[in-house]
Amino acid sequence: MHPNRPALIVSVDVVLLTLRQGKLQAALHRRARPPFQGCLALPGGYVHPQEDATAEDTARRVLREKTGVEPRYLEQLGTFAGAARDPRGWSAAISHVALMPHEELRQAGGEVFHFYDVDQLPELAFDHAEQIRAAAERVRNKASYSTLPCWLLPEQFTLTQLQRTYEQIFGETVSRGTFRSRLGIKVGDMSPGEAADQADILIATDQFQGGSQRPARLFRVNRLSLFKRASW
Amino acid sequence: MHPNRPALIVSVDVVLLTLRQGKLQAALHRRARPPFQGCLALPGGYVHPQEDATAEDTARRVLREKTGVEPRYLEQLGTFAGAARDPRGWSAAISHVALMPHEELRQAGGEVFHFYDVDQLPELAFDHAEQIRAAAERVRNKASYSTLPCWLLPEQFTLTQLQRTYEQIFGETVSRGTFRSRLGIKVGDMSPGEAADQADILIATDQFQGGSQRPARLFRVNRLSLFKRASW
DNA sequence: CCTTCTTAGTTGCAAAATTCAACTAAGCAC
DNA sequence: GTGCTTAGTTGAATTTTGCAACTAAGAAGG
Repeated sequence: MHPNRPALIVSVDVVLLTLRQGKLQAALHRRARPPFQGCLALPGGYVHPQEDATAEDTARRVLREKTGVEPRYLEQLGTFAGAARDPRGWSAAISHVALMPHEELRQAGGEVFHFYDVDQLPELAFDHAEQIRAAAERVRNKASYSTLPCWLLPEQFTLTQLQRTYEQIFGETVSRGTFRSRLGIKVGDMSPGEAADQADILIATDQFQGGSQRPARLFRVNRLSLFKRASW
Repeated sequence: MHPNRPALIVSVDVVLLTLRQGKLQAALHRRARPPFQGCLALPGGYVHPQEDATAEDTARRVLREKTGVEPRYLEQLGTFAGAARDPRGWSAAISHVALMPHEELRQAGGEVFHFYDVDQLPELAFDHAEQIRAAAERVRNKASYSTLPCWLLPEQFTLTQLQRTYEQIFGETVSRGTFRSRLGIKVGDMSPGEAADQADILIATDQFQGGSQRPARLFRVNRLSLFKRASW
């Protein structure tokens, strides 16, 4: 082994975001052990080299062990590393962002978590507040030009539900016409039962969600699609 | 210490990009030691916990030790981690992107490097080809809506030089009018000697670069500014 | 000093994209 | 049927964009 290779603390953290009470909120738990014992913190853990082929696998395992669920969306956020962030010494945390509908999370053992507004965070362990701020910034940024917010909803959703999701992420309302044209959606053009075109941002299903008014067509997301950057 | 904490290999890599021969190229060197001895690889190294306060410090030190220079731009790209990327075992490489004008790099001991087109890479050690592809994608993406390409030029540059830089990054030409209006530049409006407005994307100097035709005003970049996403 | 050449910088207009208010559609309650 | 609510569309005013044609400034050469 290389003589200069130092002993470093390496862990994987997950910023699990969900829409709750009309706001973008992060899932936090209380640390059972020092350092920062009893402090609110992100879910995280050490890599199990035998078990985890990648850091993303570690992130998935940590969430599975805590809640029993798979996140609908998961990506690496970045690595928060340095001498100052952990009292035990130089450390690196490979941070991830995960998105889930809050309903799905609650059904799956999400009671272990406390939820806090990403814009009104309490005192947190390590640099976890900074990680959450970076995650919220990433999500808001990508939301302005992609279908990322779809992963905060159940698999099928109406266009109005999706619009509310975008509005809650940004904290401001959007005109209905603008929203729909930005997505390039013309419901009439879509042939529901048929195979989705690769170019389709959303896929029309043949299902409708009927309330006590005109029923709205249900959609599901095709893939993570990009459109023109906007301020909404 | 935590009982589950495994022994992992952690290193810092730098994708140092520069414009050379009209193309976006990456700086590579030949590995002196196994694994991948003699293979082309990115500059990189281990963290020195006593010396480096952050992973970015490690990246700067690695470049300084190789070439004696500070990169004009440096940001974290992401962490490439897993069981498969290093034959010695589970490893994590905190990867960075650095930008420099090729001239400055050459003057500063850049002879240690071989330069290769990011779109025509030779066989590389580890997952370094993947890191370079990710870095090029990041740079091209940010170039489409920010002043990132300014860091590939000397501190002062003409608008035409900057336009050529954008064109070389994307490999396609741009109309002069479109380029200037996208940057929001009206040279006449700028008061050179005075303090730059915070809103200014570029700062006009009172210097001109005269060839054998009308001299062009020299600019320097104010800060990393964003503008509307475009396809150029 | 006048013409020509080259590159810098500007202008204005045609074309394209965006926005939003007003419209139609579809269901339920009564 | 009427009235209410939400879904979905349309089209015209406005804004933005792209580009060709214009002016500006210096050098070279007669």
